[in-house]
Amino acid sequence: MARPLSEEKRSAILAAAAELVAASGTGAPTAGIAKAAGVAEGTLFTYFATKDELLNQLFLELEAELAATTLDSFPMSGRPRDRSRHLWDRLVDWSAANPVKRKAIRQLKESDRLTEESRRRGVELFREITTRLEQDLSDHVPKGHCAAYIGAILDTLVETTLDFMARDPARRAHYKQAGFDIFWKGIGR
Amino acid sequence: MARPLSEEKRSAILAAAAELVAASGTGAPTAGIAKAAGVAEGTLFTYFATKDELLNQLFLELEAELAATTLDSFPMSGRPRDRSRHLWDRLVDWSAANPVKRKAIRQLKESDRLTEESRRRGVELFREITTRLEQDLSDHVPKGHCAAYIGAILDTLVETTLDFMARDPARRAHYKQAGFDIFWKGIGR
Amino acid sequence: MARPLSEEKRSAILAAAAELVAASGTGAPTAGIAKAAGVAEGTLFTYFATKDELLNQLFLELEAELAATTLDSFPMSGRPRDRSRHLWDRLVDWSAANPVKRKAIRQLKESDRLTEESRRRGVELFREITTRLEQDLSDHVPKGHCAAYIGAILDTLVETTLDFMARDPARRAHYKQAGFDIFWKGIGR
Amino acid sequence: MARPLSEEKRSAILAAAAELVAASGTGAPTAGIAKAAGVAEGTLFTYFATKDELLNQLFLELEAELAATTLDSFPMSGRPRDRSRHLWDRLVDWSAANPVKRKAIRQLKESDRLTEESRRRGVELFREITTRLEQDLSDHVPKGHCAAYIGAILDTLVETTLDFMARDPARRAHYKQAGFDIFWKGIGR
DNA sequence: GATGAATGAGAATTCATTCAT
DNA sequence: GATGAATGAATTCTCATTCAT
Repeated sequence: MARPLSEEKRSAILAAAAELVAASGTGAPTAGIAKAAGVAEGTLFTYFATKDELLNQLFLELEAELAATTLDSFPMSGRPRDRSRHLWDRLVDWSAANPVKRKAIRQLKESDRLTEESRRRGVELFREITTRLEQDLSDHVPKGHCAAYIGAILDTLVETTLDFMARDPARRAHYKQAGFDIFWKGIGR
Repeated sequence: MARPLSEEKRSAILAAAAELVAASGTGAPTAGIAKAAGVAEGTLFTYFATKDELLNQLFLELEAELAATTLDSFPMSGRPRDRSRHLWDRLVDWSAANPVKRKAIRQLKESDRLTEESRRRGVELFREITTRLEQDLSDHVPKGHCAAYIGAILDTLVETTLDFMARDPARRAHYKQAGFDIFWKGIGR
Repeated sequence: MARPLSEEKRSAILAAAAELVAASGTGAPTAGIAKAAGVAEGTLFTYFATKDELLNQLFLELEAELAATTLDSFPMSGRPRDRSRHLWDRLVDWSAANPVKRKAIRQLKESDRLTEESRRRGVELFREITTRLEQDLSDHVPKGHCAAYIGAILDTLVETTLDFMARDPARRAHYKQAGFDIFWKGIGR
Repeated sequence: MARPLSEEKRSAILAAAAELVAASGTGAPTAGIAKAAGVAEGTLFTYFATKDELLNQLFLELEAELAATTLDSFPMSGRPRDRSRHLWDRLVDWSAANPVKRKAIRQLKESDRLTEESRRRGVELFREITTRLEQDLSDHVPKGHCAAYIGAILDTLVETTLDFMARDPARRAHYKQAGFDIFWKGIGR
């Protein structure tokens, strides 16, 4: 291998893909992505064999980034409510700070271009957190609620909250607090 | 009139569109929709001038059906909780009974092919319900929560609940009850 | 035959066809022609079996009208110059009064949808005039010029003259006179 | 650069377009043009973004070629009649040698697919000649004839003359001479 | 005879992917 | 490895013509 693949170009392509997928969905043309990334059309395919591979890797990359952010200084010990709150804050803050990435993840999840494998690995990235929450929930929530359900609700409430924060920026802090309260009160006994 | 536009064909096209849009998003080819509807490619365009018109009408048709179902025997008087519960049950039941339509609505909302006008009219269809709920909420929920936010949360919780009902059909009744409890407790004072 | 074909409808279709062909060429859709004529799409085809037949008949109809106008009070006797002048005046006047028809004829002649037969019959309609002019020319023009060539030049000079009359309406009379002078002087000995 | 746009292919596409437009007008399908040019359907669109762009460029290319031919060894000094004759000869010779191109130009001019810009630039290509002729005409032709009118007549007489040369090849030389004589005599005082 | 819905063969254009340079 | 021209299948939409009413 005379010249190694450039990590820089790979990143540029993924960043451009996030941008365009967020804006126009998974139908965004590879030619446009390449152009936005500042590389040639063909180059995209030396980094990602097919468009589907690009989309799946983009999804995993974004999920990984979100998981890392969430895990960072995650309070493994401490009160369950604080743990949930930490999770909530990280999700909301990251999404608010990275609206394009958030939209891209959503578009990708809604599309039919993610493999089962990718979805599975996406879930896997949050395993550690999920496991810890499951333990918390056994105390806080009523019997019979599985952690996955609660996790999904957390996620969906974040989404909704973000929509309203975007719509009404003056009351961002209010929504952030209110959303969490609804979550915590809702899932409590 | 030589032959009136057949309501049957129109419905077949809309049904086929719902099916394909649910499965593959708004990128589903018109040729495929026509074929699934059992009509010629060109016929689709005598019923809907453009693909966008088809998609927007499909959206409104589905929203109208959902709104009608929800409004049917809606308890305008009675306890606020019962009203919310009625709404919840209708949304969950209809969505569970019409998974394709539910998915189609979601895909359409996520796409950029709906006009502002269509979105506005979609909201309008639920006006009566929304208005009544707003009054209820003024008693039940803490100050500062707008009805739109609460409504969106209801919607999103229905979605999440349906996902889990679909995944784990044996516990459908459980999820239906649990979901509502989380909602009602969450938004309460 | 319960109901005879209505001459009125036939004329309406031809008039509409002239209008649309003048405006957009022979590519004008039959549906548009039917609509402009105030008849149903299908009706057009009970009057003209195919679009080509419509176009060819339109051509012949227009040529016939022009020929009739030209022949009307054509001075079979008298000075050659006056005969040419009569012809010139009729052509220019009719074309100026019927710009749509003039444009339609031109579009049709330029297209490849006229049959040889139609073109032949178009020429035939002017036979009488042509024959008379041939005799005149034998005196006025130099040896070796065939009448067809002179006729074509007359036609083409009319076209060009009309273009300039349309472009500069204030000097219409000037162009009408000048055009003929050029013709007559040009073809003279 | 990976592979430069091939001037050869561009020319092949333009040549094929001239051929098909001459034969069937501007309605000639791009697929047919591509095939005739020996390239894939899609390739045509890497050279010309749209069909309209192809047609406009074809027009300008043909006009430029004709202008260049006409200008070549144009006698800027010398007798007015010789200048007109030079122009006449060049137009007739080029058109006779390139009947397809001549027909294509005509079809394009008659169509509504040329932009105003293209028409303007087409005229511009002959500016030098036009200007010189205007000076000549001020001596030769009667007062009141604008150069544009005379130029248009020259053009139209060329067309007509060519038609007859094509119809009757044995007398080509005769028509070439006769046509010019008619022009010169016609426009003279 | 009149109507206009139904048809399906194109039409222009897009796009993921390949491959010559 | 990087480039971007080349490819042709797929896409949305049009239109002459047919035919049920």
